[in-house]
Amino acid sequence: MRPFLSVEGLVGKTVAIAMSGGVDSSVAAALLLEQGYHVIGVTMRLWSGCSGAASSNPDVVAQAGHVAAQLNIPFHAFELREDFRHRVVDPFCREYLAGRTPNPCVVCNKYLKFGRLLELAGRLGADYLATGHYAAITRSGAYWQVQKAVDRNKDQSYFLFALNQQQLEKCLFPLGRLTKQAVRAIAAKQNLVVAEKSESQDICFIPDGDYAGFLQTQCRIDAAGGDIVHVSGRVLGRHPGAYHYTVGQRKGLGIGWTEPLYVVAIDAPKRQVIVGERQWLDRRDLTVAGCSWNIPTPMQAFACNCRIRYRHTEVPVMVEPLGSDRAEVTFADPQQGVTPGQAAVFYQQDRVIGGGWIE
RNA sequence: UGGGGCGUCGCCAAGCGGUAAGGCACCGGAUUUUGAUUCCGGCAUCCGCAGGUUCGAAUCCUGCCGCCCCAG
Repeated sequence: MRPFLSVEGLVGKTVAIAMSGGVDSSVAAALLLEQGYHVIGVTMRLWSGCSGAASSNPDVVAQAGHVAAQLNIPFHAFELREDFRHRVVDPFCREYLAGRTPNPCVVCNKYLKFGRLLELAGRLGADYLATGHYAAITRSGAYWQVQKAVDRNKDQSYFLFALNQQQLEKCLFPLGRLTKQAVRAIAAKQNLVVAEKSESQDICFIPDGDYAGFLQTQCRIDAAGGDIVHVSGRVLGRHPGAYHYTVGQRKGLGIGWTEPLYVVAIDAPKRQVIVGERQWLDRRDLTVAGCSWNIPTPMQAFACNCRIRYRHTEVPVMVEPLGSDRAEVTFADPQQGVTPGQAAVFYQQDRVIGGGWIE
């Protein structure tokens, strides 16, 4: 186990804390100080809020710097807009164009936060990079693994599945053993300026939640509409662009039917959104690609639990490796809302052992 | 222009003389570091139109309008 509260092990250790100006990362910073680490505040400038909507959002860098000043720790902001655009935003747009539903947070964690930022923090002399994620890190044999947070309601282990051993060995998650309530209490007790901030929002680079508008203006996505087609083949309506939809979605179809209709599939080339009654969402299995493992790379089928989206309660599955990079996942019971582009994350007890991207 | 059926919220649909169910859609809110889902709340003073019968009609009668089907 990594030293957590034993001061002896911490002497001289430097931790960079990724600060967002929010409650969680601010409290994490305060806790690290309390635990005796030498703490450096760092943050990333990822997206210029130049478009109208985003500019109304408080400046993350300024907020983070404000908190760092209050805690009296050094603070560094890194210019990472280029990397963010190429590693996160562009792929995000490409996924939507392909009729898939991306999860930019996972990608950002792997390449920006625990990629570029971790690297830059190391240059500042940091031994670890800490974040305000609700997750824990643990050692299992020769492997570092992400562990679910004690506050199961806030658990963010799902977003961290893609981190490799080199990244995990540098991680600290000071909030993993705390509840959100406790974190807020600490923020209040320390009089942190962010104590009363509300919970976070949508995709960080689309603060107003209008991701369709974002795709149109920032990614110049082709806004051509198409048919909404029932699984029976009957055309039920028109849509303004398939990228407005995601598999499993119910709201926004605008179709009066005898039952609720859900998006069952998206056929990007044909510009069709396929809809059907709820039972059409049931899937017995799925295939994941781009797998990463925090266990010895599996060579044969094994049982574990799986989450197919954030906040999904994991369900029992059989995982059958298809080479080292892909795998076939079979559910014990059919699941609804298997969405291409989302991550399937594998758990063993409360630990993340790997995951991949749903094809 | 012979016969039969039907017209209730944007869609589907209960009601059959006692003063407009429900589902879908939509809107609002809760939940949420992805997109969703889910949950809670709202949503026809009015039943194709016009008359009539009745204490009282969406429900009965008459006429008109509009659909659909079967016939030649």
